[in-house]
Amino acid sequence: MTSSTPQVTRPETAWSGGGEPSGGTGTGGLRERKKQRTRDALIRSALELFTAHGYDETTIDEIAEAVDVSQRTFFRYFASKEEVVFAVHEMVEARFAEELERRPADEAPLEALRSAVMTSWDDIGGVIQSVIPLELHMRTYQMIESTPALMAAHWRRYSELEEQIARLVARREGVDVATDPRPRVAVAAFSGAIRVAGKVWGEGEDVSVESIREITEEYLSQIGPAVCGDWRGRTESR
Amino acid sequence: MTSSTPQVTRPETAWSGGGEPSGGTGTGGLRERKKQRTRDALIRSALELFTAHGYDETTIDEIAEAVDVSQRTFFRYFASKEEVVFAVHEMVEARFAEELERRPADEAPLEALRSAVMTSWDDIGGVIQSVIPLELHMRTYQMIESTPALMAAHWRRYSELEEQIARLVARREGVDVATDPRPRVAVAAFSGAIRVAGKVWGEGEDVSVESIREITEEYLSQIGPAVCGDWRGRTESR
DNA sequence: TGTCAACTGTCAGTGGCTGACATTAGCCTC
DNA sequence: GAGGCTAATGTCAGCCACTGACAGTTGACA
Repeated sequence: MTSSTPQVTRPETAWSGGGEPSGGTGTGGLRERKKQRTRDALIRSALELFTAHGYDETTIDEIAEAVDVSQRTFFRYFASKEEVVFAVHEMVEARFAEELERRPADEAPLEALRSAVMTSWDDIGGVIQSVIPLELHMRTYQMIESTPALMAAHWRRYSELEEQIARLVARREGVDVATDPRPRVAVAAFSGAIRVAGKVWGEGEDVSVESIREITEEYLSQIGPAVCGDWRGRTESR
Repeated sequence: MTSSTPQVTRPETAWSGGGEPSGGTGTGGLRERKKQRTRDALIRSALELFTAHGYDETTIDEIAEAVDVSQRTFFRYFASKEEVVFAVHEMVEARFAEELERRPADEAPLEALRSAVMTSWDDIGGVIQSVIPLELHMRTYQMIESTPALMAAHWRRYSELEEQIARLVARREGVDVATDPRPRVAVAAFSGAIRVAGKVWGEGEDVSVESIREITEEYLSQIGPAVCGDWRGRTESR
């Protein structure tokens, strides 16, 4: 039925982190490790193929063949072709949410969001590299920004994250998302700036982590001036 | 190749408005009128079926059969299953962009955006009803908000609109989008508020046009306070 | 070592979407 | 107003993402 349209329901395999399971019910048995290896291999091969030949031009069969599993197995690990693209992003976003919860309560909402993004960028490299080379992640990011079908998925994920973050912010500030528009509006403004920064970065030449950091920082710092400032009596723009 | 993923390239039939062609090369001949009728019938039947049985649960074959054309013909009018959903939205957004260009140059950017949205809502009813009943449009809106696959498409379209609007704003203010982040950031904050308002409306009970107007108005008015205001010394929230 | 359960492969089928080619039906000219 | 031109449509065959069902394989664990 749903065939082409992205799914919300995903396979019950809900491992979001990339680290070793170590904690939960399934300890690090052979089976568990094998599964993890298959999953990582699928991610790596998929992203390698996508970034090399393009997303639309790569079929699931090719990915499965590269890892030497059946097409059916691919779909047991990922609910859709899109999902494998964002597997690493999910780790990154989880880090960001954690970081946000750790911010001191007296910080202003937007400042807390800003700090959380910046801090999470600091140590995310290691987490990413446990699954794929950081450079492949950066190339993936750029591929997403230049593939309309993936941008759509990107936004859907963003908005789910937005909702989650809005609730976090509301709790921090002691207000209710149901009656007070400000948490959602603030988060919308914030994630809008992040999205735009990602887009501008994706269009530029410099593919480095430093570059996206800088651009993100600049765009975030412009939210206040852009919304509340007086544009003609310029605040200085760059 | 691209099969399931949404297409950017669309059929060369690029009639975005719903009115009679009257102006261009093809005058209102029988052929032209027939095409317009087929297109409108496809939109109407599709939205009727989607809102009644759900988007995923409705097949293109069913839509085509309802209008008594072949499946292939459907795809000659719309590049994808998604596109037919947003056919009416495209008219609405075109109205908004027009309205924005008509705002006086001395208005602050966010105020111009706000006024343009509100004004375009005023007279859009007639335009919509030339194609489908207004009530069907409202139900469609709600269906979009509750269908993840469509939300993704919704955002892709939003962001294309965002880019266009950001350029308009930049021109109004006499700045350059390439070097000054503020137009894009302001528009991102603005459309974030719009999106959130749409979402909140979609989750509520009141399906009326007045309801979405009110919610939109309230959320837009909160952008300033949410971003620049002091949340603890409350500004009053509702 | 044998049983159980998880993981995987195979197969058949659905639905979105496309290219190629044949057919129909407005339109325009003589 | 018959005939040619061409846009619009139908038919058909096929690709690819994705799914359910069933059978085979392989770790886990008594």
